[in-house]
Amino acid sequence: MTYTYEYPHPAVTTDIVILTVLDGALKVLLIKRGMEPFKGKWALPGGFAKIDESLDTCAARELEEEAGIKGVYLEQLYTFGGINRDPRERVISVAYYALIPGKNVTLEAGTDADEAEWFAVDDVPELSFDHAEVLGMACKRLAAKMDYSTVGFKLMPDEFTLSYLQDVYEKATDKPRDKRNFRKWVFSLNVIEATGKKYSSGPHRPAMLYRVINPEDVKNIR
Amino acid sequence: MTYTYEYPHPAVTTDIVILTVLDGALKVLLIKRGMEPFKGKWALPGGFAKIDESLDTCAARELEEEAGIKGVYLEQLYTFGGINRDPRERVISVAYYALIPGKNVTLEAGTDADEAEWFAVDDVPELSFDHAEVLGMACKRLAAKMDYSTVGFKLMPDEFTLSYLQDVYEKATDKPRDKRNFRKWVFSLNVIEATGKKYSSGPHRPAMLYRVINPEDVKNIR
DNA sequence: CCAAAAGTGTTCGTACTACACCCATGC
DNA sequence: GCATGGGTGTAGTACGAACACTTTTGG
Repeated sequence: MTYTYEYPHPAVTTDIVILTVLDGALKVLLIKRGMEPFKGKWALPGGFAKIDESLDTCAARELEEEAGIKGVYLEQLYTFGGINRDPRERVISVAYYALIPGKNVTLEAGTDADEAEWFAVDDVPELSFDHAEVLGMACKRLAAKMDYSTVGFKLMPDEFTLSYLQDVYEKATDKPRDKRNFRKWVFSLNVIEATGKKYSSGPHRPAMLYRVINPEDVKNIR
Repeated sequence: MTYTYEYPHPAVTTDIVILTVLDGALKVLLIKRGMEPFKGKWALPGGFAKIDESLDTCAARELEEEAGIKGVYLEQLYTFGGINRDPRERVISVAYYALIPGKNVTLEAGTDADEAEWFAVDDVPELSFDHAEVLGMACKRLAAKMDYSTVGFKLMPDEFTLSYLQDVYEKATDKPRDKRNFRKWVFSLNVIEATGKKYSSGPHRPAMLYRVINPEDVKNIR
């Protein structure tokens, strides 16, 4: 079956920058392409928008189909509309970024992808299409937004220590933070509470565990 | 001539929120639609993306064709990808916003529009499609961005007074500003310089005229 | 001389920065 | 008992907020 229009129509895809902090680095999930173009090269997960689904729905679907991830923070990033992004036809890509807690990482490669793998964002292989630019913008946006909103907490698992939180902030914004000042700042936000539990991870004082109070919210601050 | 694809393709448009401060209010340029759907109703200027132009180019072209405006600040806002935005077919709209100085306002209605007219953003008529939502997002983005960048100066004519600048800031962000604090803040940005000229507008002390030093730049501050 | 907008400094409070030591645990 | 990361307070600074009077002009 084919579809015919009076004027030429571009194809529309969503591409998703899936970010997490893992092994002490900000990482992005890449997929080795199983089809042309760029077969065998790494790319952001994503795919064509169905005609009867919204872009948000499409992004969420691709996130689940290609990475097996759902129920995470997902936000539109930018729309890339250059004319030669894709060798096949004119393709407009609406990019999204997703934030997932570093712990809950379980990967399943999707149907049209050979493999999925985490890469440190400052050490990615050569990317397909203009995905390097997309990734760059996502990292910039995340870093900026972590300074004026509480999105950063979307990278946290259900329970976490303050040291882990600080580590995530330092890795995602690529800036060191003073431990005492960071904690004062975090508490002033009123978005976490102590669980009462402690977490032991070695021959030293155990750390208190915290949880996010309203996991749904992302507050703007300042 | 027709164009045929193996899978259904959405149409892609750009819509542009053209903002200025005029007669003491933040205003948006609307166009009375000359064609169905929504014939005779007001809408944001915009139109279908050509297959061989980038989205940025498309937005700039629509801006010129429908409003006779070029060479102004134009930035991508958000992409609206709901499924029933347009009764004709699936249409994805990449929204942009443009900022133009309140003085250089000359309007020419375009080819597929009956009339163009400025409306105060908080007193617009009923809009076509989901353009009310688009306009709302543009106003929010402008207000936010005026607080952490120097975009606001894109609303300034070549020469302007500090009172006028303050008025624009107050109208665009809908917040009153203290005159002395506002001036201290503006000077600390280092983006304007005195022209040496003065501007008399009535039976009172004339105001000094300023100009933007690097009109191309938009700096982020903080 | 009067009305009207332009111009100009200081004080205060708050929020960010810098900085160093004791604590609890496992081995 | 020692090595390791967890946890805590204070002092200085810088920036934003509040606030009122004098100046210059046109009529």
